[in-house]
Amino acid sequence: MGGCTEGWYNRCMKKTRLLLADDHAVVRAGIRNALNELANLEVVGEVEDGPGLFPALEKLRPDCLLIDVAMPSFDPLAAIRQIRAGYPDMKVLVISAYDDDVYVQGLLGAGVHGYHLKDQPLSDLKLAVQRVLAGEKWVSSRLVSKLVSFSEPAAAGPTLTTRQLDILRLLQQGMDNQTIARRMGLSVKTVENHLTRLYRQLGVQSRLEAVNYANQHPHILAIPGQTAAQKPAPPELPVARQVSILLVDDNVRYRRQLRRMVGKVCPQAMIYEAENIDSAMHAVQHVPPKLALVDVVLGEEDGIRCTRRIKAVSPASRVVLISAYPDREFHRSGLEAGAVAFLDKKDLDAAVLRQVIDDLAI
Amino acid sequence: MGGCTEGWYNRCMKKTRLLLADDHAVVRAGIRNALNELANLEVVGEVEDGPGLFPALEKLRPDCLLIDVAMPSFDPLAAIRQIRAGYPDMKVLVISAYDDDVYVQGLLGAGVHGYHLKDQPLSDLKLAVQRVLAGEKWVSSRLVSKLVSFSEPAAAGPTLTTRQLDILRLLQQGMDNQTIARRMGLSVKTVENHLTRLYRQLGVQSRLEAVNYANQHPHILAIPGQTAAQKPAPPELPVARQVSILLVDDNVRYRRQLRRMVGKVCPQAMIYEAENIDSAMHAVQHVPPKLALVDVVLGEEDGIRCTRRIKAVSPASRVVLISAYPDREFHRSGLEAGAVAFLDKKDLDAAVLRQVIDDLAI
DNA sequence: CCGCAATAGGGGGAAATCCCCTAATTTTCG
DNA sequence: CGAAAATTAGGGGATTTCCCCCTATTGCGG
Repeated sequence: MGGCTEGWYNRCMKKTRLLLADDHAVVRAGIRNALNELANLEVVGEVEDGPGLFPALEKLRPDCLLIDVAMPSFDPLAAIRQIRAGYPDMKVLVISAYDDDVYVQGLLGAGVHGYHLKDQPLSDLKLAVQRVLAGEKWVSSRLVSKLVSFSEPAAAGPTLTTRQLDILRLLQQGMDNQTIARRMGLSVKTVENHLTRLYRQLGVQSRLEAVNYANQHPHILAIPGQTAAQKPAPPELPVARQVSILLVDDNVRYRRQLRRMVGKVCPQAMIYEAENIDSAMHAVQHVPPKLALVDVVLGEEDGIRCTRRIKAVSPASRVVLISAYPDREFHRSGLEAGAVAFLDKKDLDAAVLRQVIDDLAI
Repeated sequence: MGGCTEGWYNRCMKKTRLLLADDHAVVRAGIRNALNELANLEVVGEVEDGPGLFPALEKLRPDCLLIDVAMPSFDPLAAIRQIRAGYPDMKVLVISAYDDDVYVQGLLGAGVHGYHLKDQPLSDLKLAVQRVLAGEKWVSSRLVSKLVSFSEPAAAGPTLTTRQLDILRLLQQGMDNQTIARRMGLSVKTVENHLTRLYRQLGVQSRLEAVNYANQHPHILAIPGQTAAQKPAPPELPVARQVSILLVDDNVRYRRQLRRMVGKVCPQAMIYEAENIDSAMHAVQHVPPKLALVDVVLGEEDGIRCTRRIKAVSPASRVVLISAYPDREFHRSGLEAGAVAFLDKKDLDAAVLRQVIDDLAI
């Protein structure tokens, strides 16, 4: 657990320990053979089915897992999540014959560090292992083109204004223009106008299509911390450095205040908002956030329950509870529910927020 | 693996082997002590954290796992799914301090056999263990009341007609009345009428609310196999024996034919339909089906990809591929993607279908 | 065979939605 | 500060939706 994790196989002059998991002995042999050519790397074990994996992991404690997730008695996504939860420092490189973009997307979302296609040359596999061990992500070249079509519209999608987003969120909950106007303290005409422009930007014709669009492209519900004034850092991966942050608070005013503060502190963040548990979970299911700032008091509901649900769906998300009236018992149960911290609303200024966000990098 | 599973601890005269997992030594001691009073049961091991669990499972191969899922380095839902995939015959009884209904619902959905609240008496725990080993499901009494509020409206929800369901499905995809009318070969007026009645039955005012309702109560999208002519088997759990079946086919006519056949063969089934991968996945995410009958040809898409996605989201679902033009290569890749069978459309009659559905019980 | 429910179609009116326009005010940013 | 963008508000009109009313036709079960 302690000590050197990144690049330690160099510094410590000890070989990187790799575990190989695939149900075909032939494939294992081929891979083992190819990897033998790599110095500083040792294949310390082989696994041929699901149940055998975890004991091997626990016994060998490898630095890297090379795994074909299509094994018998094995649930790929659940296993990867479980592996990442239990061995956060270990690198996971998936080898597979499937090139389905959504499938790969799912595995990457579950936390794998690389995805190598079996039909690619073994030299690529060696490269993949090295890259992954160096802390990079690796995806076989043939998949990259498919995957960029996912991340590209995320960056290139239409940019909505704050008001349009507020209204779109209410639309998602099924409100009509009158209700939205009352809720936001506006005239119906204003709402109509916002909607008209919203439709135009989304390329839709009706409120129903708009909600559908929002559900299929959840990223448009995000507010970029800074409205992208700077140039978007040309060479790097477009989505890689992106951090998504979810704000859950039933108070519109405070949410706005929080949103601005987060935008200042972390301009590259994608900020999502929710005012109740349902819409929060809706957001979490579509875009698992790196960080969730959750108010303990959510009208009739409470942030503790919200925390537990977020952690159930997206264990990788860090949840920070916020309260105006710190309570010892709430504090305890909040942490037990999976929150990493419990902050007093009064203490939450830019400095503290920066601290919280910097902690994400760990 | 083979042989006696149900009630074998009686017949075989061997003690049931139970593994205990909890991060608090005190709790483990208390439970172990309580369970010692049970004859025919032996606590063969204890685990105190996530990484230690799987090696213990693999080494001890217990018949029952008693586990507090709030352990360090542990992702509850993923772990449970993984455990169920790797050790399908083992009973899993969760002990927890949380009484959040949704949380429990999630764990039950992941396949646990029982959920015992820590604040309940230890005598209840002993009972729970026995019931679970006997093949029943167990939920602490305090939770039952919360959970029935989930399953009750599922049974008591408004019953929609076939036409209303067809239209509702198209509504979900964002179509307006004209488009729906064209798609279904009806006049706009007819669509309006169906919608008016649909709204009345759902208790909503607009198409948007209707779609929202459908997303929040996915069960109303199901067609009961038989329109519940028989009495609903009074004493039993209302949803327990219920089987959900998803039909994925882009051909409306064939889908209808298939729906009727399934209704005949399996009157207690809840039948869901989808005409493309997106709506199929939408359904799967809301209601993981026991069985999915998927056409290999889905317009531009293909059933292989659909199979893989279904298995990724809901590994417990059995997928059966159906094709009008059986192809050796399709057959192979279909099974590789996780389908349990590959049927020729011509061979698919009531008898074969019954066979497929009976296989679910295994 | 009769009844009942589902299906299909239509008339008409009140309301909501959608879309074009202008214009005042505020916010934001260079 | 000044320009640009966002926000708010309204007029007016075309269209759609929603919700009553009504009438056939079809299919299915007692």
